[in-house]
Amino acid sequence: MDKVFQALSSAPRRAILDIVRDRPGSSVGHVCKFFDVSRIAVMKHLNVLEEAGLLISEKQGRTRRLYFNSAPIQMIHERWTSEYSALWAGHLTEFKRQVEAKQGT
Amino acid sequence: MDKVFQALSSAPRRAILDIVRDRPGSSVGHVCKFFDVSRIAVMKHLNVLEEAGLLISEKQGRTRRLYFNSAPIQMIHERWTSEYSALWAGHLTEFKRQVEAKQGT
DNA sequence: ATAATAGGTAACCTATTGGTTACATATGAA
DNA sequence: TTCATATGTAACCAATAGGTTACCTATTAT
Repeated sequence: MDKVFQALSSAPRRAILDIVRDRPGSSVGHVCKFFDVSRIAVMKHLNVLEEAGLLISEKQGRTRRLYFNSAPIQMIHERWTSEYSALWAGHLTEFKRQVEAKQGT
Repeated sequence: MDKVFQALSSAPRRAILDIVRDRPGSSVGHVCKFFDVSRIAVMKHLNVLEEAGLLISEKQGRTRRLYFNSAPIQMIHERWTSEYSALWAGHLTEFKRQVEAKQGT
């Protein structure tokens, strides 16, 4: 879970996810076209995403084809929507009011 | 958005959110009881969470009272469920199959 | 066989993170 | 007023992140 959030915490990496989601099977080179940094820097981002399970890659000849994997995001979504179910709905204000009586240490 | 994901990428910080959610109005000292690291380390986590908007703090006398704020998580949830709507539902396999014909560069 | 292409690895640098200790400040209690 | 409590700040340190250049490997095309 740490790795997923960590991976998602960078705008370039989220952009990579968009690129691959919009064009599954993208090569490393294709992804690089969208960025100004070196290919190596992009590859590091790709590895972070892959280690988080957000990208899957499959080597085809000399090119590495990339696929977006939504499973980790789904997992987090499910876990958090159940655990924080009341909160997703947006009841902070009420929540605070409830508490201002209790006043925990 | 970066800051929110960054803040959520650490298990201790997520634990802090749980603690404060379960006992809104918690003091810094109360949160510290749950961890083995120094108070300063905990305070740094609190500041990261606060800068991400996930915690709100209000000073009451000499104690700082902490409140969980679900707004950033809601924002992300809404944005991602719309943007990745097909994916939340878990259609990666189909997604991949669709694409294996196209085969983008 | 040779050259061009696509990708991977290694070594290095700087900035950020996450922890520490020591000290400072402000408020509540005796 | 004096002491204890609750929090905040500063300076430091090791590990990680994110970038670079230089070089290596494997596959495709001529």
